[in-house]
Amino acid sequence: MGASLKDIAALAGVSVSTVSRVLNEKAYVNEETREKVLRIMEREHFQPNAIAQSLKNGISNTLCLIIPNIQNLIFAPIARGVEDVARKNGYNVILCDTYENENTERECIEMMRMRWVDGFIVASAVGDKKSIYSLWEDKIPVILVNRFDEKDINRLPIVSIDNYTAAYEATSFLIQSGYRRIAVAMGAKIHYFYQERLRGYRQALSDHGIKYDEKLILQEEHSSKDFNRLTKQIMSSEEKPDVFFATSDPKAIVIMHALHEMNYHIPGDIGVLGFDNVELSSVIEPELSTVSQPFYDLGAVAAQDVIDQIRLKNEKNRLPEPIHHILKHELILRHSLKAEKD
Amino acid sequence: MGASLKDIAALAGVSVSTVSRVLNEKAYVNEETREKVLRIMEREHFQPNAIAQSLKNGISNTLCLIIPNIQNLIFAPIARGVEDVARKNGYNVILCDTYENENTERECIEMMRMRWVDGFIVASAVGDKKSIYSLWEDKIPVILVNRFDEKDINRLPIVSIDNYTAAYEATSFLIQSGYRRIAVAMGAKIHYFYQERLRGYRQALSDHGIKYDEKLILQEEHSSKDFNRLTKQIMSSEEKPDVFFATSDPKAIVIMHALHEMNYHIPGDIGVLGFDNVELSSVIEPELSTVSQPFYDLGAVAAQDVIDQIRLKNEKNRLPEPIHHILKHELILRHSLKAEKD
DNA sequence: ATGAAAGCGCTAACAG
DNA sequence: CTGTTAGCGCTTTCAT
Repeated sequence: MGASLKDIAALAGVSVSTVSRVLNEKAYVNEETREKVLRIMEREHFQPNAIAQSLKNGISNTLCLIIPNIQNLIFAPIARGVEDVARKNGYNVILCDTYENENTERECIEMMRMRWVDGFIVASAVGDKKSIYSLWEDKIPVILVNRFDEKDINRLPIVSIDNYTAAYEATSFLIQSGYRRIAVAMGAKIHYFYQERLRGYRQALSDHGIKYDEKLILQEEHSSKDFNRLTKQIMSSEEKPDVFFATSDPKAIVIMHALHEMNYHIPGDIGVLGFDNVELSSVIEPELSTVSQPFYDLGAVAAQDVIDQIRLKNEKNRLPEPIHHILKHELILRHSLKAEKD
Repeated sequence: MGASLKDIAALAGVSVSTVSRVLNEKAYVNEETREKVLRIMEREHFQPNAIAQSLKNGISNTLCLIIPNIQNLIFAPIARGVEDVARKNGYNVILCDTYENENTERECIEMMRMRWVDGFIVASAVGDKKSIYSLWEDKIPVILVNRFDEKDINRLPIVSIDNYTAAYEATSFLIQSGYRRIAVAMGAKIHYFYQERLRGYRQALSDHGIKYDEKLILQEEHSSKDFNRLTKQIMSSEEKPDVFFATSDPKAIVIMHALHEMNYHIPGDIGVLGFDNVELSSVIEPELSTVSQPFYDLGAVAAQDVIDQIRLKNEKNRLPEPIHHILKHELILRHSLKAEKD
């Protein structure tokens, strides 16, 4: 491959350590020899071998981003946020897709760990997160993004929004807009964030004196597609809602589709509110009102946090107390809800 | 970190080379000592240090996937295809997002090259691809996926569909369905594949005795969003088309949106045909008919090709002749076109 | 200010 | 069949 330190040293008539010194700018080198070495490096297109540096230093300047499914629209902007701040700080990022599989996640972590990845950012598949905890115990910087369980709080660093409050506010807004029978398109209960969204919904109902009706809770079993059937079912029953609150945008889109098939007009006959604000939500017809998550920032903050962890570890050989970064959500009003009723 | 070869050797009372031998299964080792070593490796949770192996062997078991924009929906399934076959063959993949920027692409390649990435799969930003050619010249396995220029053919390995034929067939189908005034939503001309799609359209027109009308070609200037204005413009003119053929699905979706805003009914009043078959295209209303690209396979074939290149290089120290893998496209009929007219 | 030398963890001759 | 040894390319004392 390219020239090595040794080659440069020979060409410049100095020792490898001198070349290393001018490369790292960590120790003083006579200005003349410095320039000479620099000139030769230039001429030979010298690039230090990153692998050798990693072996020697025990660090790799790479971060590993683990996501459960790259086709899930929320992870593209998260990845972008991570990449941006990583690259700005001189880190590369390796992206691993676990396919929502706990084993793949574990294998991924093990494999990357032995490549001396400096830090992990993980949106975890469901499971006990044992390998993630073991990372943290072994003082390897890590942060959970978007997905976490209640038990992880204060035990692992986390970046997320406040799902409870977001759903609470959204539901309250729906009620203030005059909606009374609010159906919920509920995601897999195994995910803590879905549970939190449901909890926010229930609390808002309760605070506004509306009785919680279990029949209005539509539970996903396999995938978002379930809501086609579920929507048609409830719309054909006596229990018709006047609005659907979907716990994610894809669910909202399936619901809108089903509603169209039944010839309901949105928002004239019935409203739909999503959650996430994936890019898709503004291109569909009618444009979806939704609760926005700052995905890019989630990724950016996560990356910054691990990088800070890495720095702290290098300086004091310890990791910080795990902190939970809670980013701001936002209610985005477009055209799938009626304007406020009076 | 974990135990090293040396530690295991000490624990087992043998030399490091013996341990290395049982690890690599490349040479015979006395069965008893082999088992003993294996047992100790197990007990100590020994994991060979991949960085040291890379340094020693000059290979990293890592592929680098370079994409111009992770938010572009076509790259998620490509990435998935790449990851699947890479992992199946014992490779990791590092994903780099160039933000459609030629410089970022070059930097990315330089940086990865010095980490001894074993092969590159690149969906290139626009530009001269100098750094990609230099990879190939230096015998580093590389393949272009989805994006390439005419001049790259036979000079670099490529995986793609036949854009000319796909557009030719789609246009012919439109004509056979009774459409006559076919507007084209044309992507940035700098991309060869868009030019090819336009060429296919023109040839089909010509072969069916329909005159090419330049006024029907809507040219994107900045982004897909341009087509909102462009659509409204042409629909308010004397030159109204009876169908739109978009050179990518996002363009089709913007067009459908504009059409809805003008109260046109799809497909009753006017048809829309997309290109790509991104996941999104089947969730919108009405579901979009489109030309499907096998993105997952594009990625999978690309990965397999570089891996084969790597093997050949290891065995014979040379790269193969560059081959152009052309994968099958498919016309997907959904609900945005009228059924065949007679 | 600079060089010599050890060593990061592993592999691969070369001896025995 | 197994141990010794010399690096891979780089950083970092320790001398000078």
